[in-house]
Amino acid sequence: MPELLANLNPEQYAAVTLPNEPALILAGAGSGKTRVLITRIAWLIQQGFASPPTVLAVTFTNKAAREMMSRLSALLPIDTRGMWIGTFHGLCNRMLRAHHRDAGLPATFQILDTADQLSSIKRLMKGLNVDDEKYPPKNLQYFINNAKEQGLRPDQVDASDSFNLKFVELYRAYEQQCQREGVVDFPELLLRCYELLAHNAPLRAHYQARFRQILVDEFQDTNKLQYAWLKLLAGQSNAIFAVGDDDQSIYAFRGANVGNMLDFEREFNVRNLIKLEQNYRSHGYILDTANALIAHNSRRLGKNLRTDAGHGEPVRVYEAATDMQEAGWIVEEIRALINNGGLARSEIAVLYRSNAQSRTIEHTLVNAGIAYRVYGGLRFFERQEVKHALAYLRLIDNPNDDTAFARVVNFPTRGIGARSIEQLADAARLYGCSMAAAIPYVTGKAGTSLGSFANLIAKIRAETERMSLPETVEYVVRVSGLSEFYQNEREGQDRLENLQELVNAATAFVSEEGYGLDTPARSIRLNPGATAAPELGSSADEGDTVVLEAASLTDPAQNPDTMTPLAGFLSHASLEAGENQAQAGQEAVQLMTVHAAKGLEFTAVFITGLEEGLFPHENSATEADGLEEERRLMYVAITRAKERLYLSFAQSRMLHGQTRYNVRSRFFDELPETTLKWLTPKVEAGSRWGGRSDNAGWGRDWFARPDRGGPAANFEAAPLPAFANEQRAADTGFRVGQQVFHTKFGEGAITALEGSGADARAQVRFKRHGEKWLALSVAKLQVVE
DNA sequence: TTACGGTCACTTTTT
DNA sequence: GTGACCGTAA
Repeated sequence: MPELLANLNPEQYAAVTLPNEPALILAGAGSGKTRVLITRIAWLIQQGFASPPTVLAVTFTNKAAREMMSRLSALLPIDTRGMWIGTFHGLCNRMLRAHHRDAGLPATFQILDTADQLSSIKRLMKGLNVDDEKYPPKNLQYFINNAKEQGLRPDQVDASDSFNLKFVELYRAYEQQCQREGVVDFPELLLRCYELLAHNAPLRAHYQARFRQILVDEFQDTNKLQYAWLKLLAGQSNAIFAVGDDDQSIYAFRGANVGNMLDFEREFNVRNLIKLEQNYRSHGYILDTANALIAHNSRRLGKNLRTDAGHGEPVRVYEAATDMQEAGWIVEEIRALINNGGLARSEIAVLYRSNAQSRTIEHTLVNAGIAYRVYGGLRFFERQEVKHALAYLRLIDNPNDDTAFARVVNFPTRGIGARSIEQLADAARLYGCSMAAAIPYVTGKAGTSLGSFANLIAKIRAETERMSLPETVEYVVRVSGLSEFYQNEREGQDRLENLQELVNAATAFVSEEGYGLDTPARSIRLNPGATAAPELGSSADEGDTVVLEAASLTDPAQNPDTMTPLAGFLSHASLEAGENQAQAGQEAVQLMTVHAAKGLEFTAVFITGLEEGLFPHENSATEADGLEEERRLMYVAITRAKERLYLSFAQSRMLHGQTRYNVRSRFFDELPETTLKWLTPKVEAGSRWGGRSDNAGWGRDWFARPDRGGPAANFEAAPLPAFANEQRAADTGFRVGQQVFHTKFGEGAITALEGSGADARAQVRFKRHGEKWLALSVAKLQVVE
């Protein structure tokens, strides 16, 4: 272990070698958090304090889980397969598969992703004749997921008004529908697993006796339910080793509860709190900037990053007149970084608050001929052709899955229209069965075409009985008519390739999971040595005196094949949406939202669109902790940079088809002057239209659009030109943002001014004729009142 | 059944 | 500005 612990700093060393007690590691950005987590596991095992099967490590993303797995096996010569390392959802799925009967689920239960869940909800509401104007399906989805994440079943939800009562009623109906169909949504995976452990004392005792070491990554992102699940597993005697950073909590909007850190500290009486404050990523000025910014937040556990690296380059700040100009500047700087700085494209990232901002930058990069990659967007398993193929596969495994059924019953089209489907849905409701099972009850022409669909599925099911997973997928794609359909489709070539890629994915899955290449897709193979263990009766409730040998439980780790290859592959498809870009891995400039950048690092980082209303985002003003979360987001963005950091904003920006005039982000006022280098003159807040008052309701006056003709005062909202020469142009009586009229071009708004006297020019964006530069001494511009 | 056109919304997102 | 979704016309 000397070499294991070598090169750890004192805090890291202390964290890795902590006694077997609850511990909270406050790990700042770039402080070696993952390294500590992995080394901790390796050290525990090497010292004989733990064996692989007693280790449970939880992460939020599959990527993080994979990284942990691979770095661990590089560190440890021993077999890591006995460990449970995965996402909350992945681990819960694993447990539910093993104990599906105790959890009240069929062995072949399917997982609904967010889109599946929404269509399931829509189908439910349609069947119940619920007004989807009054009760938007999306809102119901949010309501249900939120309740589940609080650990609440319909009976437990507090509902006072009739509106919420309706939601509760629909929540109850949705649960029944899911149960009948044998499907679970994402939060259900967690809640079911939580309830399984909570209600089943012997099972709980079994897992508590097993997982003596529980390690949690990104603890600040856990929600209430996840924390409750962890507490159940920890019981009275197991240590939780939680690593997190309250300053990087940026997912409150999806239920993350930073409060879990304080609760954990209190409830587990944590005596081991270690702060990792040594940063190995960023140069001094960058870190100073980040520290100064985050110091403006009030509710913090308190932490200050330091570095041994020198100051490095100052943080460069640029004010542009328009978003186009901002993009132009970014591209020029990128060019310089590549050509003069010798940076690889992939070492450069352009970050923005919202996805809509990427378009202008992309456009400019294309024109400059610089390769780039945008993160986000459609992922592999979310593509419609892939989802269609998966739906056929799901129907083989579970004919009751109405979501899958409805998706492909008429795709490719086979004469089963909305009318027929409605008839079928009515029959299903009448007999309380799935749509597939209701087919015999539909008469007439509709019944005939539905019958042939039923025959198709039956045929696929029979023919694939002995086939391997890749063969099954290939067969389904062919016999379902999907491949033929896309062959004849004009733009179907890409989709066809994706279907082939799905077959490849199945092959890869089979080999990664260690199945034989010709293992039938629907066979359960028991491990040699593992007896077909009798499962725990579902009647074993808390308080039961049934004593079970631990070995008699179906433990997925002892018996990893409790999932058939097909069920495993379908889970995999739902739980891991896959990569999203064809250009993945290419040498390209990286474009992404700040959220997507969390956990990554780049030599040079551009943070763009630093304007009030955009970043911090206007919608965050209404949320309780909104501004603080925006500030944490900015903190995350800054700390992505290793050597070069650029901040930029634009006076005017095209957004949602309208030009809006923004003032620079308040975050600039929270950064130390000493670390910044303004490439454009910094215009003091006071010299603008009366400055900004932090008491003003932000999100209203500041986003007034002169071109929309708001109240007169809002005209003043247009910022004055930032450039010295433009200031002189302002003497001509024109200002950026002003509405003007031209005899030939009509109405427009001034977007920039430059020059003075006879050379003074104005850039005007005309409503009908686009943007033009006009010499003020020639053009007869009239100010519109 | 499909195709087109109008309407709407639009922060961040993993599982 | 743009994509998603829904309703109606062919």
